[in-house]
Amino acid sequence: MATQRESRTEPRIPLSRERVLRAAVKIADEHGVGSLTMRRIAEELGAEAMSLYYHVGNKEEVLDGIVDVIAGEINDVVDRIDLPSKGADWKKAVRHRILSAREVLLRHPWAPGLFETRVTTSPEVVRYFNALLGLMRDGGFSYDLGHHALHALGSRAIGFTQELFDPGEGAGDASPDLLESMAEQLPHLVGMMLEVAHDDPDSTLGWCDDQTEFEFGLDIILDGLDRMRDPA
Amino acid sequence: MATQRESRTEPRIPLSRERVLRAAVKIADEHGVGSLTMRRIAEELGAEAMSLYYHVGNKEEVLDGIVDVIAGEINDVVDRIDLPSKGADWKKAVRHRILSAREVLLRHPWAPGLFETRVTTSPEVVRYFNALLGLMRDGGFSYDLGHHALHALGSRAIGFTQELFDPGEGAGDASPDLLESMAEQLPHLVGMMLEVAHDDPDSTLGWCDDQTEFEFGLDIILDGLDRMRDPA
DNA sequence: TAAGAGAGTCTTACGCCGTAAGACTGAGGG
DNA sequence: CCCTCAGTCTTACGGCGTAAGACTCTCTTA
Repeated sequence: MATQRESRTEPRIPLSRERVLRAAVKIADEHGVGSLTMRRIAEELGAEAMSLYYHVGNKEEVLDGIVDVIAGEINDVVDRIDLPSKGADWKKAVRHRILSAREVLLRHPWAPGLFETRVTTSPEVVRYFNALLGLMRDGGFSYDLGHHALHALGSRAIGFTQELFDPGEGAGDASPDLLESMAEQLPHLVGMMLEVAHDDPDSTLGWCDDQTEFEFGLDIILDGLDRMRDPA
Repeated sequence: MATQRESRTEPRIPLSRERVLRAAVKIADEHGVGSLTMRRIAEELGAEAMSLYYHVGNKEEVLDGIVDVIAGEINDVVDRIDLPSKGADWKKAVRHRILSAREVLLRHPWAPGLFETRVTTSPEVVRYFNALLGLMRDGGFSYDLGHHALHALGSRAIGFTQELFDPGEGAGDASPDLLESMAEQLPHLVGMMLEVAHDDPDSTLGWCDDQTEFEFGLDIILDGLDRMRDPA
């Protein structure tokens, strides 16, 4: 009986699929994708968890949705790029597009991991790949080579790689004694770590995706493709 | 009071970290990594969930553990390879090693996805990379180039790529009408799909990792690296 | 042989999670 | 004035990882 009307200072903005997704992205940005729960999203919106289900089918749809949101953000950025891509220019255009996509992902470090778990393909991602393929076509790629190219680039096409192993990890803080004992088992890696101590904790996507190494690998692939295309 | 002694036909094999991990791998192989729960593992072993915690710290440790088991299986296979790797032979040796690793992963399709979520590096994975780097050293790689090479290969070094988008998806079963309507929005992708209908549902790792495309991308990278090494 | 000490296992319970079922509410139309 | 119904909330269920601590063997030593 005493259910006093909740203070009407807040006129209650109605929920919507878009508000749900934006709240989800905000939580992922601030607390990581691991703390993304239906209850948490609802809390962010001042609502109850079950109310979200009127606007999204289930949590999987939320995850698909925020991937699409991020891919849309990427498209917003790369669509503004206006660079020639005819003939030999294709490489510069593709490279720039990919590195721009990467910049967006650097603002959402949780996104790459999520991208890779999606089994349905986001429309915005498809749109991104279509445009990228268009640049390659301008550069003289056959459909067949373009197809190979997309596979060869893999997730690099949209700006990230997820590596299994960071050869530089702890190169700085490992004690010489520890290194020596490791050297017996892992001579090559220890030798490498001693020589190339790359301590660039910034510009990291995922847990060991370094900008320099990203561009190195990208350029190997782009150069390889360039040799195979039909010069226009 | 009536707690009859459980039929002693089964002498009860004691649990162990190894038995826990082997059971976990079995469940992942048979039902996917998604249905891997502590209770399910215990059931597989005829024990209770909490009993597992005497042998492993927590579930995360189980996941780390089975990654290590699979990487160990890979090492068992590739350690048996005996191929020259001096000078120009490095490429054949590395290529063979990587494709052998891939064969192991093809038997555990859930593994790549799990590999990519691990934040701690499995000792067996480290051992694998050390050996791979050794082959490159034999081929005349500086530590610096070897370092770049491991980054450039990324997960490809251990036999898989996880792609974001399968350009060939539904190329076979899409209706002409649908394709035509898509063609307006996605001219390049539709053009490509019409030309390269690659329906190879076998030999797939993850959800769209095709053997042919894997080797194509791998060879681009290996060839690129070959041009940069110091010929011995 | 009896007592004590661990190692290993199990019971119980807690607080999360996603979400099914269905009750409520409030604005707009007859 | 009441009905409709889109949108929201309440309640509840089963499953998850795992904390706390009770139990049960087996082995050691007296």
